[in-house]
Amino acid sequence: VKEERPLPATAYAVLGLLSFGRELSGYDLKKWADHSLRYFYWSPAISNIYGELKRLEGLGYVVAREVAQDDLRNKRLFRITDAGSEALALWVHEAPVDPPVLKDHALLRVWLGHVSGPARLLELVAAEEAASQQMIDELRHNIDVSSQDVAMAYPALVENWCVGYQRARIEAFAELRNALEQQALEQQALEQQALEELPPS
Amino acid sequence: VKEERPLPATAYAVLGLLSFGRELSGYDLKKWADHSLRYFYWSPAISNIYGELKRLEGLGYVVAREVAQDDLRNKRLFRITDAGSEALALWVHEAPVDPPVLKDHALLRVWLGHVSGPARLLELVAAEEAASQQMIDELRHNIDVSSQDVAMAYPALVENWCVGYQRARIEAFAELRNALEQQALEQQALEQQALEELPPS
DNA sequence: AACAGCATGTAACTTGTTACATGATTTA
DNA sequence: TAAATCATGTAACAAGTTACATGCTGTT
Repeated sequence: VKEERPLPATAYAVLGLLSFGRELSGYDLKKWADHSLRYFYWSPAISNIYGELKRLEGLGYVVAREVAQDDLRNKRLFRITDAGSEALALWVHEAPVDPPVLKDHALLRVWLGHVSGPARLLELVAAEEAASQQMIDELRHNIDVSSQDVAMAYPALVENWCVGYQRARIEAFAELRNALEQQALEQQALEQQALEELPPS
Repeated sequence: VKEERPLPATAYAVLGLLSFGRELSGYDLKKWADHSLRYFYWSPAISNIYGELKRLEGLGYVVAREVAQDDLRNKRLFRITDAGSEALALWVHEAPVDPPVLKDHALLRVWLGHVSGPARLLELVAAEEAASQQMIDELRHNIDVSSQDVAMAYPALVENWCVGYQRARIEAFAELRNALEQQALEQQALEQQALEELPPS
């Protein structure tokens, strides 16, 4: 049980999912991450979660209870230990907080607008606006669920944050769309002009 | 020159930096990524950039020109080729756009608020607001530079998007801060109550 | 009959990071 | 004189993904 270098944040994310006191399987954790962590952090691949659970078990931060299934394999339900809770609390209090990362693949294409021109970008931007709107709908549903449960007060606050964030994202894209439409019109005007200067054959 | 599976987005990000037509060294690319891509995408490690340049060179998407230095080593300035421009355009037009990822380490801690309580979270939130404000200042400076150059019209649009995004982030955090302050007061009230029920020794 | 959900885990692989080696010039 | 900036690249490592193996149950 040597604690050389700090665990990756993913380990604490998994431990954090278990810190709400429920006994959960790896599969459960992945599902939960998909509708919670995903919106503001990241949802690790299922194989990654199994890997982290193994590591956390080795450190004594979680324990598994074997549950028989009709399958050959058993189901394993994980629970956080006192040592795990302590390690998590220490991490939240002491570990340096990495700067937030936004990795927006659509914006990367907008940044490279000179390669494709405004038409393609308008497609992309519209798709992103729709995607954000869908996220808001999902989040609102999650908030309905979270506000039923007092233990989910902090997750509910974060879900609210996420709605505000997605709303702002849509607004920022709408503004960008205006600028692009402007540019598309100017480009059309230039093409029109070129056509007039070169009379029809 | 086999093109089995798609290149990682990082390769196109590097190629994209070169698509503005300038001849740049690996070092230059890193610096530029640090004050452009970083705000909406990601700035790869310098060693990663050298690696991608090597790959792009192997594919014929970029060529290097050796420039003598007073050092033992030469400086290598990279330029995009026609094949590279074509590959980049194809990527922007055809490649599926991955969903945006927000990885916010501060919010992960807020989500785990039950582990630390509102006091620690208020610290974190204040720090994030300050960090966002600083980003806005940096972005405004970048916009001043970008708007000097017609070739930077699209990057300027994205920088504007980023300002809007950071402003919204601050607002969302301010709202969260209010909710947390509310919660901190309630917690203090509970402690006060506990003190009164247990008279001083 | 095919697919999706439940369920676990390993292995091969890719991606990207940090650390290292090397050394000149400029700034504090 | 210590540090930051300029400058390139490799090697060791960590982190995380996809693909695979296995098999039950319920839905389309």
